[in-house]
Amino acid sequence: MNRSGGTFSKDGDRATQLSNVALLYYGEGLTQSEIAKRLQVSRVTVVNLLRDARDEGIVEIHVSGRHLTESSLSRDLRDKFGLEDVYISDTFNSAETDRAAVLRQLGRVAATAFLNVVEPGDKIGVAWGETVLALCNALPRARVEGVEVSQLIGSMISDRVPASETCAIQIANQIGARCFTLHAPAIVSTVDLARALRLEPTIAAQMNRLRALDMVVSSIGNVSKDTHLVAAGMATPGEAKAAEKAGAKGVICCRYIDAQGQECALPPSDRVVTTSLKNLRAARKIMLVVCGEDRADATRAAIAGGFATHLCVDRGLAAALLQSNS
Amino acid sequence: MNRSGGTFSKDGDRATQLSNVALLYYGEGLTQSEIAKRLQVSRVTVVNLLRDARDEGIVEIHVSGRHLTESSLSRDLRDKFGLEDVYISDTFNSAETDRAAVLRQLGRVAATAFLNVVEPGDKIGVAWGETVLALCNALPRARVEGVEVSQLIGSMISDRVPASETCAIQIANQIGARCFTLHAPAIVSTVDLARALRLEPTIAAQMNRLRALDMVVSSIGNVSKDTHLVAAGMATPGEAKAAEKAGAKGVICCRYIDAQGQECALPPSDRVVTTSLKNLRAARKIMLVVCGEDRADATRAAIAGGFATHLCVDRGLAAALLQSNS
DNA sequence: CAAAGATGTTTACAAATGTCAATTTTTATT
DNA sequence: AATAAAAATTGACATTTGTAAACATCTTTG
Repeated sequence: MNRSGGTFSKDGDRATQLSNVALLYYGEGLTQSEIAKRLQVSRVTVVNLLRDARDEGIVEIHVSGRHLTESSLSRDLRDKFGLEDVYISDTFNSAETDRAAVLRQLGRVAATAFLNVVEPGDKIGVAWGETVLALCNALPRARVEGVEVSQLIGSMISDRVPASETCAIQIANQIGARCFTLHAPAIVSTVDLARALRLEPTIAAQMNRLRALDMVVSSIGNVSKDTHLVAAGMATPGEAKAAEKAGAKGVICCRYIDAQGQECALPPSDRVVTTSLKNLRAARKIMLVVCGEDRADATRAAIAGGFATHLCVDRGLAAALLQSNS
Repeated sequence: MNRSGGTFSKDGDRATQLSNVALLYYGEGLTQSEIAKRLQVSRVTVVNLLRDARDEGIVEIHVSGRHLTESSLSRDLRDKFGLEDVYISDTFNSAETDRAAVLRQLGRVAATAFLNVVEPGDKIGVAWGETVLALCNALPRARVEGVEVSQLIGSMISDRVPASETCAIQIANQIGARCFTLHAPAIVSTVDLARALRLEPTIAAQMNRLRALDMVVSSIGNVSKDTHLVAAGMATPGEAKAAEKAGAKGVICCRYIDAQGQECALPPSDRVVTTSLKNLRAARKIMLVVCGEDRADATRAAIAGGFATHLCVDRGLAAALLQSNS
């Protein structure tokens, strides 16, 4: 019908057409109608071509992460805590308490930050939490060469808390990395079983792999009755309360830490199958993704313990961290 | 940057805000109205913020160049001439003879191709021509580390033909490269003066720099009365006609080449201040940007002479190149 | 050959977007 | 404190865009 105008026959030809249309629209700035006239097709077709071009990744829209660290708030936090970078998500949730939207935006900022920080060849450990999941969900498909993603924490079954497994696999998928999972529950019922599992060859091998990580992606949990440890059924409310009394300020990798970031030997830390805090701290780049002002104490504890080099937080938490007295 | 710390931090805050708004719009997919409501500003302001985010390079819209080489036409050309890659711009100019539009689209394709081909640390030589200028004009701001851009051909004064100087500077600006210009006319009136100029230390130094290029961006000129050599006042119509009679098929770097791509020792080749064809051919990556079916013979000559590894052409020229008998 | 499917077209409509000019608010400067 | 300059807002408007439904054309396939 429009053979001379630019009908393509093969798949590759189609991709070329998509690229050219995309260039006309996003590059040259023509309107869809103008493009339709040139191609001698209907405008609806152009709409579809452009959608396909975006869907197939021929057109990429990328928001630079560098600028997320340039606010004064970010700089002040960096200076105060000696962090490498602080990415702040603006939530603007003045009236609304749409926590889901706040999380999504933080996830997007964290995903942008992640792509800024990750380097080809990195071995990455991925932990837990709704903020980490938000990062995963916002991560665009962007190949990074030679990356290995490992699960830091055993698997678990819970409706409310996203598993480390899920997060690790999702990140690996998006950046085209190899993924190593931990074939064990995150927490078991007896100390003996936990010890036996850690000695199990396949698990021990994976644990060994976690000793030389380049980068870690994690969050930090609160110590209170709504901590995710309890939510995930991994601790009783009583245990949590006891931990709080004992001076625990945060939860990372299913382990309690005090205000100085030192591990508190409290249950259920002896029944978990996760990497050790020593290994966690050893990573060169540790990206902590945290949401909510009520996490300020926990975040401070994590920073004090050396569990963060890069921070992704919402504006509220950022302000809370700065206001702190000490 | 020329102000106190206070102003600087405000600028940074603004960049952070732009990033966040951009993420909401391009990432989360909110409408401008929704974003305005969240920020509690007017929608007009959001429009402006988004425009600024694009202008300041916080949002980048990138069209993948890979797909431009996947059409069967591209593959056939690659196979026939043994080229590394062939990028084809679709012009769709069925009825219209808007040569400017065709050029712009080719420029955009070539710019995309350029960014695909250039590698950090490359030393790039840049030549002449309206197609090369079209590439420059379409080149987005995209930093490439450690690149040096050099002018392949002396400067010239002409309204009709864009100078090598202009092109080199523009490319260097866009990719943040260092730029070396040739402080000499492209053509002078006597053979002796040309020789003397080439021996001039500053010019000789620059010429030396052109002996170890990683990449070249050039076009190829026609041998006919409307060749750009004549248009730029660098040759008389008589000379051009004589060259054509003598078997010259194309003009590259102000020098005539025959069908086999060998240099024809014809005037004004002995009065030009440009890199030698030997140096040109020595570059690892040579990107030839050519527009128009009437350049088919010249393009074939250039390819035969080893003056192309990567080709950027419009669909018409691509078809013409394939149809050729030999 | 006919039915089924895919693809593109036309038409129509609602929503989103870009832009303008007039006005108010904020900020900087004297 | 007054005022000039800059920035944001408002409301109105035309354009652009996304989407849907009904129809036409071509290809595949049994």
